[in-house]
Amino acid sequence: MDIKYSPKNLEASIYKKWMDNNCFSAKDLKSNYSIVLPPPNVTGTLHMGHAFQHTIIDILIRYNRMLGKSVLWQPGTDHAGIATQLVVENNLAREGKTRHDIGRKGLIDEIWKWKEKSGNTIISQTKRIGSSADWSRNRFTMDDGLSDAVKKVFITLYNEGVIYRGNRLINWDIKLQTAISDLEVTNVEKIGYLYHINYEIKDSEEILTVATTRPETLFGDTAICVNPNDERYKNLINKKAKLPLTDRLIKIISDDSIDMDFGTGCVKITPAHDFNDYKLGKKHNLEFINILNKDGTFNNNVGDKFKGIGIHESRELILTELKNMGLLGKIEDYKTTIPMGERSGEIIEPLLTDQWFMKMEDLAKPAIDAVKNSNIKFVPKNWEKIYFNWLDNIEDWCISRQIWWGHRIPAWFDKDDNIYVGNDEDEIREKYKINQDIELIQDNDVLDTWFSSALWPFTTLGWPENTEELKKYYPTSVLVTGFDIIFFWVARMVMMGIKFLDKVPFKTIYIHGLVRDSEGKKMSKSVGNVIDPIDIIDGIGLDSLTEKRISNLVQPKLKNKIIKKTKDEFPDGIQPYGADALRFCFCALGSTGRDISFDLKRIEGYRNFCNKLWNASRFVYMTTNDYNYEDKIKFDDLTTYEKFIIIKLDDLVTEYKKHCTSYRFDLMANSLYSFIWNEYCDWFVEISKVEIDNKNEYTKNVLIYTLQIILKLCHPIIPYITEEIWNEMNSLGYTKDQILMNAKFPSQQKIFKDDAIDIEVSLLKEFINKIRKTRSDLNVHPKIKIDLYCFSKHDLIQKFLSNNNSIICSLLKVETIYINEDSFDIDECITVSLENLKIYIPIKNTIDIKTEKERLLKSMINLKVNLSKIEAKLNNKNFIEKAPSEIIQSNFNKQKFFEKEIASVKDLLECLSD
RNA sequence: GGGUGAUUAGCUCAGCUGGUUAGAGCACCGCCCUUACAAGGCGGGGGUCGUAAGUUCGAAUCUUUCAUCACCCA
Repeated sequence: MDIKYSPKNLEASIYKKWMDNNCFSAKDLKSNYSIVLPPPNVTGTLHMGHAFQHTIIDILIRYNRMLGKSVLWQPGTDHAGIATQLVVENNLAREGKTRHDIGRKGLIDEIWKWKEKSGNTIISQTKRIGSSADWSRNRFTMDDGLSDAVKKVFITLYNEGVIYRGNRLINWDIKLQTAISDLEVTNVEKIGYLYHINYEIKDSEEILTVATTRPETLFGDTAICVNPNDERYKNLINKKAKLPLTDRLIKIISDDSIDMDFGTGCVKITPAHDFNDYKLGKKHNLEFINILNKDGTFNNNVGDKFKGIGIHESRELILTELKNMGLLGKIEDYKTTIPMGERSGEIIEPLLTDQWFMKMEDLAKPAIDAVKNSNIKFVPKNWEKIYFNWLDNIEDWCISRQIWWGHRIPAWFDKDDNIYVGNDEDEIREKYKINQDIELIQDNDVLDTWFSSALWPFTTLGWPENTEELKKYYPTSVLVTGFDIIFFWVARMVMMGIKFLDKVPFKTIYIHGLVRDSEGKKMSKSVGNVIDPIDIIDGIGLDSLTEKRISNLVQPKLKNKIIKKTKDEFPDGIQPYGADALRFCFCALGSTGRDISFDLKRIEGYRNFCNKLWNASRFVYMTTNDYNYEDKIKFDDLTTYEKFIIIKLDDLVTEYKKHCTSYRFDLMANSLYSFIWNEYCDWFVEISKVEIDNKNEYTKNVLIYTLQIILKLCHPIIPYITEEIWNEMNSLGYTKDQILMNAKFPSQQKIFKDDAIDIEVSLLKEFINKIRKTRSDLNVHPKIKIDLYCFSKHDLIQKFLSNNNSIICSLLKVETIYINEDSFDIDECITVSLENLKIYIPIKNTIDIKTEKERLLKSMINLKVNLSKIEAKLNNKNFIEKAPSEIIQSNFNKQKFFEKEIASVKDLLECLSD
């Protein structure tokens, strides 16, 4: 092993070793464990969120593989329709081209090229993180097999009437010129205005004032609506009003749903351009007038004056016109929510178009039941509520998109718009007996990306073929994903899984948080706070990092701000921390599903931990290389501390397993960290040096044994370093297993707990800690050896002192320990007392008596406060009567403890006054 | 408007089936380059657990109020 731990040098070769030895593919074993990777979008590169998710999955996968299960991690990528097409269109735009210049086939060819590039980057990044996915089974949502499955599902659902074509109001993205689903729309709160517009009433002198936030949709109005109980307007119901800027007369209707307190209590109804109005329009049989072209400009249904103007540009013009006509009343400030397209960032317009829909209600029911009946469990459980809430109120899903990249809808139309659904044109002609002279045209639209994603857990396993993999690995064991796609993806997979395989797609859904930057902000390209996980692994200079962050900025004006912020946060760029440190960090941050603020300071600590493990291993190998390791531990032959470490190690295995099955990765990481650093390194390794000096050869066996188990426990989290250290373990002949990732996970030994061991070890630690503290308090130089005079009448204590004599001497830099039953006078000494034991330390140096006294007085106060708290409790009659006896007893013990502490501090103080 | 979660040390977070002297890592202070490790060792300081009330012998933990923040749905 190298003297220095440098992750960069070892990680590449280790991954290759695993690949060469075919470690990632599933072995045919009895019990199965499988996870499908949430397929990353082929829109570019992986971000921190992916790295986090992949780490969690890899931990579960490696752990279960070591448990001896037949494990499949199914990887793949998603074509991500709109998102990917946008990326490629943006690239075209840089060359001054649009998709229309190169046509449908040309664009799709371009996107496939992009997909190759991006897909490969994603795979190599995923590998770099250490993911042990079965790459031989890598899938893409637009692979032939998966595409066939998509068609089959569409056709089946169409034939069952679940998928239908309808003319409905949908969310229309005028920039992308496609329909999008409700989920792809985000509502942004904005300060806007409420405009009051006056309408003349037909055959009347009266004026009706309507309040609206969207005056520009006026051309599509087909009614005015008031509340039937509104006394102000009762007389106007069923009369007609003149629609400004047009010649049309529209009806005044009434409906209970109108809020009398909103605006004037009088609202305009635009059934073809507003979701609420759409419902009212249906209910009251109103006319639906579409006023928009697909690109968001006004069509022929508005007057010539406004035709061709973009709806978002038209408001001012219309208001001016209304004002000139004297029809514009007051304008109030008003907070509104504006629907924005998630991908395009454009304002979304409701538009009446022909689209394909999926009926959801019947599909949702079994998906709800599956979670209610605990066939699927959410971890953490509170996400169930969100899941139920959405499914309980589910609306039909608009599945067609007017873009080019994706699964083309397997439907054909003849010239009379009759619909034929099937796998291909030939099949349809044959089935419906349509001869060649009737022209059939395939629907131009493609399916929503999430349609194919919803099938991912079974299409990747070969469905609709009943493959061995499908039988073996479906349902998968757990889904690891973020809460942001519970509706988009998770719920739909559950519905489709139950529908087509009659079984839920996974038994557990582990929901993790989002990775944010160190200030808790969402990492986003436009803010310029993105960190590439690979840059943390391999390191990056400040210049390259800055360059990455400011290239292709959406808002170039932020450039200087981003440059400055990056320089402030990473003055020297990012060091190469290695994949293991990053993984351990993610593991330690993987608590109960809350968001993660990612701070490089944290990862540095875990890199140091890896370094610690590295050096501890080096120590073990250096001290044992001449030793004949025996695989089994002869427990009875061990020293007390050796027994202690073996018991602790066993506890660690138990704890680890518990945390892993309850998805508490943070606790798992913490228990490993503290055992290895604070128990194994700080105590056991130090003590082993003493033992080895004393010719206790067997302690080497314990060193190696413990390290072996530590490596196994650590491996799922930090696979590279552990594999490398294991390599040495194997070449030294300490194990026959050549590859750690294939080794068997340690089983619990269930060694009997022995109280005497605990007592002796805690006494040893207390003894050492106290003297260390005293040394430090008295400012005794670490190199100076001291003598200890110990006085105790207790046999056990005397035995303890002689048993642990060399450990104490070594760890405390003690020359000689004098043991005696009775105390005697020694000049110039400090007293330290433990239970049933008094220790004198002759002071050879002068000490700063004043500071020391102050310190002792302070701790005295602290102790007295604590004691008085306990005493107050014990003097409380109610406490004695009502509290359980063990609590009372423990308080008595505490009382005793504090009294003793106080006495000992008092002793020390007296010593100092002499 | 409805919902969910959060608020604990300077920072990031554990702890919440009520009983610990309220923990960890990082940061900070002191001593030490001791033969695995200065990416280290040893020691130390630092928190009235967001606010106000309630239940209880006992509340960071349970109930309620308010405040602030974040997210989701409409």
